[in-house]
Amino acid sequence: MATHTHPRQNLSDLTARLRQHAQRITGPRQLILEVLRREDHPLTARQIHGQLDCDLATVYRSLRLLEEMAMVKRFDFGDGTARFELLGQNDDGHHHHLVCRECSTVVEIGECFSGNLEQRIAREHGFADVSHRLEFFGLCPDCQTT
Amino acid sequence: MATHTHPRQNLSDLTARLRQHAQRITGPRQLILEVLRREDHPLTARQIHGQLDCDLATVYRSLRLLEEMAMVKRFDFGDGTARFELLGQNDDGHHHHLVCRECSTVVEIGECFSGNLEQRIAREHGFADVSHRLEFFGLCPDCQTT
DNA sequence: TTCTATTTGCAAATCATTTGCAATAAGGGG
DNA sequence: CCCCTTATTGCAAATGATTTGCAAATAGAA
Repeated sequence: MATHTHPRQNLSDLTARLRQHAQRITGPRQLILEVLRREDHPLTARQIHGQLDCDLATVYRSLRLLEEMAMVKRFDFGDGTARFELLGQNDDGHHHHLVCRECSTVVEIGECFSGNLEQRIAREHGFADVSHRLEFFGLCPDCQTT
Repeated sequence: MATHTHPRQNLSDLTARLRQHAQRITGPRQLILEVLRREDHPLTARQIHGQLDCDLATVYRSLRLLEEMAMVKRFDFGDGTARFELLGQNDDGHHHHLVCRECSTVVEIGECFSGNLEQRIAREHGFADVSHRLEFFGLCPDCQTT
């Protein structure tokens, strides 16, 4: 369990969270949550849509909603396509990824640099409420042999 | 001068570098370099195009070329629009930015976390040739008063 | 200056994502 | 359990960044 602790929450927990936010529990939303629940790596909207039977626009709309209510987190690997991961109940989802430049394999990274750096940067420049986005890229073991 | 040291290279240096790569020195390419030279923050293709008199497609094509020959570096602030900065002669351009979530003001950040972290992550997961992308986001002094 | 391979401009194509709108479904109230 | 109001969906079309095909323009070598 050195890897990212993934919330193995069940569907009713998830729908309960939806309900808390006074949102309707619709078919597509449940399906999207199910898909995200069984993956522990970020998925693109298109990938999610591929495992579903609803409109792609609905997937985008639902993901945005779920992101606003902090049930999913959006990641950006710089390839022009957003990826989404399910968040646990009290999880701010702060973690990073190590992505293979060749095959796009993704490894979840729990570690991060010390908060010092962030605070120092914020202070030095007078910024408030500073967060960061950090992703690693490299060649995975398989792709090194090519 | 605590800020990112920006290469105040002149145009002939730049065209010389172009020439080294056996590329033609065309009007648009020189113009793009001139625009980038007088900015010390990353610009979008559209911003560059706004200060020029050539086709937007040419800007994109030139930027890609310049990126391939390591004369400009592409940055991604996660807003779906790439930004570009001029690189110095022997500069790998590795640095980061602090971006205001409100007004998009950009501050260049020279510091970075210790290379240890990156190496440890690479080793732990068997990845090679690991690099990273790191950007900070927050509220700049002006936008905090809102 | 001439010739040829590059490069440009323009328009159209892509790709991810968003949006307008009429049709449909969720969930509270009776 | 049915009805009604409102949120949500599907579909198609719009958007915005970026790329591409192709014929016309041009940089640089001969």
